[in-house]
Amino acid sequence: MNRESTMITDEQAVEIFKALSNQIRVNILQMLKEPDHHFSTQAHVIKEKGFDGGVCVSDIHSKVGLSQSTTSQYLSILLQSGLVEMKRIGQWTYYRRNEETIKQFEKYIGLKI
Amino acid sequence: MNRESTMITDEQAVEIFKALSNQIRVNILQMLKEPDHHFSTQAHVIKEKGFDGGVCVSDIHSKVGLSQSTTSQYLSILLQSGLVEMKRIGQWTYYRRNEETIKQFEKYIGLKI
DNA sequence: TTTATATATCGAGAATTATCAATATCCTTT
DNA sequence: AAAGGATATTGATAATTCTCGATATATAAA
Repeated sequence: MNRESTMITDEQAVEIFKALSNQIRVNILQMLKEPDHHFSTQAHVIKEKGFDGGVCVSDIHSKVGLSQSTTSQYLSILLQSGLVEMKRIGQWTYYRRNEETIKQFEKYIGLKI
Repeated sequence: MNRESTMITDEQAVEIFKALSNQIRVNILQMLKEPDHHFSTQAHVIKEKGFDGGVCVSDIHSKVGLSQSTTSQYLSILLQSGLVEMKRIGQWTYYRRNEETIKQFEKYIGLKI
């Protein structure tokens, strides 16, 4: 079947721009590109749980140099923008990039900006 | 000769994201994509003056629904980010898109985000 | 050189964002 | 049920952004 990937709206794009208008949030997104390189291997969710590439908040926290609460809030902002997705597994919350949104965002830039 | 177009830095990218984290500034950039369509034809700088596609501040002002000073400041923000360039001709200041920066920005998104 | 037009800058208040410590909530383990 | 660890939320203050009117500056016209 042909997946109809809907073009992002201007409003959503602005929300993404806001999310990325902060160096640390950009860093987080960039680190999530190569979780194995930036975080301790055992920390990411194991493949079996079906959230490959996900990194838990405390791991991200220990890399960014911000308080736990700010780290959590920044991840919420990235989540709201659609750039990342999250899954709670037990007591941990794992975040990973939402490559579909990122692809649509790229497309938006090329067509609308 | 092979033009060596330098990759945008993370810092510059964040400045661009900030510039675009406002719907009206995005609108301005979008309108400058088709000046003839959005602004009165005679208003843009004439081709002979070598700044094709440029639109003067007052024309932009009359489209965006913000005060003259805010319009001017928003254009400065876009200018600082590199997304537009400007040229003063007589008493008018013309702004137009800087397609080279925009192209590099697109490339940055694809490679670094 | 006075006047008019176009744009930029200044000063200020409102709104939003950044950031933290403290606390609450949710799971897991005891 | 109590305790502990992980994450989210709350409350607060500082910093930044938004936005305007007023004013300054630059250029053109009279």
